Amino acid sequence: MQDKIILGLLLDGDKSSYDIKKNMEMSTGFFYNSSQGSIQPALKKLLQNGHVTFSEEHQGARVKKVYAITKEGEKEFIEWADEAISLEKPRDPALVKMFFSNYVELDRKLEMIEEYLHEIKIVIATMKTMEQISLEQIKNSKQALDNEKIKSRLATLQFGMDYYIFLNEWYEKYLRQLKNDN
Amino acid sequence: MQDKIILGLLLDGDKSSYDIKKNMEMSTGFFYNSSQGSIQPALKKLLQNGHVTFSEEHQGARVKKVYAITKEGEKEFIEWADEAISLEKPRDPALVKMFFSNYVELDRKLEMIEEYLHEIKIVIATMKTMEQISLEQIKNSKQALDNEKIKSRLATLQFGMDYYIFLNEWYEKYLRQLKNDN
DNA sequence: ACTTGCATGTAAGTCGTTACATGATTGT
DNA sequence: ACAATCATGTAACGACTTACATGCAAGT
Repeated sequence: MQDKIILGLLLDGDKSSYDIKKNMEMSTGFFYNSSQGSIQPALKKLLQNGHVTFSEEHQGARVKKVYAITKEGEKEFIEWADEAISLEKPRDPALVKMFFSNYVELDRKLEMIEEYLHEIKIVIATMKTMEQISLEQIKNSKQALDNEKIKSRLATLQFGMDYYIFLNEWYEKYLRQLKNDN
Repeated sequence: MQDKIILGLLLDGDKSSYDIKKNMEMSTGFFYNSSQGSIQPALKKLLQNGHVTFSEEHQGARVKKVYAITKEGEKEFIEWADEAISLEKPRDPALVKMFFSNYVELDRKLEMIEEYLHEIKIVIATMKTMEQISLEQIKNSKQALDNEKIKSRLATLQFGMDYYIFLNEWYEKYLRQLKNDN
């Protein structure tokens, strides 16, 4: 997945490993974020496969490696993007805890869910801010931006917000149920 | 996570590695399912930590290893269950594809989402059947079952269904939007 | 002077996966 | 007889993570 994201980000323009990390944080970050220590070996592998190349930019004493996607990398990426979307399990540790929550005292369980809900609300607020910033940037941009690109990326952000809103509503309902039961 | 699920399942009763796998499939299976080849080394580690022990059951030529949770294992598990629930990112490859879907032709994109929706609907139907079976089993059971246990496990199943219903509704709405846009 | 940000990389470890390899038991 | 299911295990690999290690550049 990581390698596909790297290729996708390089399709938008050449980047250093540092830029890739920063870009990831601000774009796919809310659902997929790699550590810098894992981007490095991923780039190494992409170089070996011939999916990316790099050129060196000299800035005084510092040498910056700027990576670019190759024709083969582009082909690989487009093939992946065209493949069917596979339905994955919601591998969420929160569900494992809920499943075994009969081994937790009720008061503690309620407390845990309330803390969890608090975290969810923070994320929702953050994402709303992110969306506002994105929309502003698009409005203020004089460049002719790729419309389809903006749309798909905003849709993903929208999914993120809706997902956390779903979580919020679900756990709030569950909390009410637990309280009424006892 | 895997080790915690194994401990949790062993709290319900002693099991062989095979039984653990089967139990996992039918209980946490829809959100977390380990391969048999990964349960084996996990048990090895739990043995080394002293979190489980095993006894051998001889059935003719076959020797069955029955694992049981220890006092230390129980302590470890309860401590984990009591810890705050951490909010995880929805690490879903489908989102990565959506994010970069501007590189896919619109017709193919619509087709992919339709196929994805089809898979989601199958899962929802399967889970509804699973829920019915669970409810029947509870009704027909003469045993005094642990009420709290049943409740938390059904709640998890309910979360699963609601999650897939959310996915279904979200992608259906997105599909309508894409169609109206063009 | 000092902190923050830019910049690249390695090492060790975690947590899993798929595929392989083997064999006993039970039901049809 | 044979298929399905019970039963245990290894080997090779994948896809990361955290922590470490280093050093330049820019702003306050």
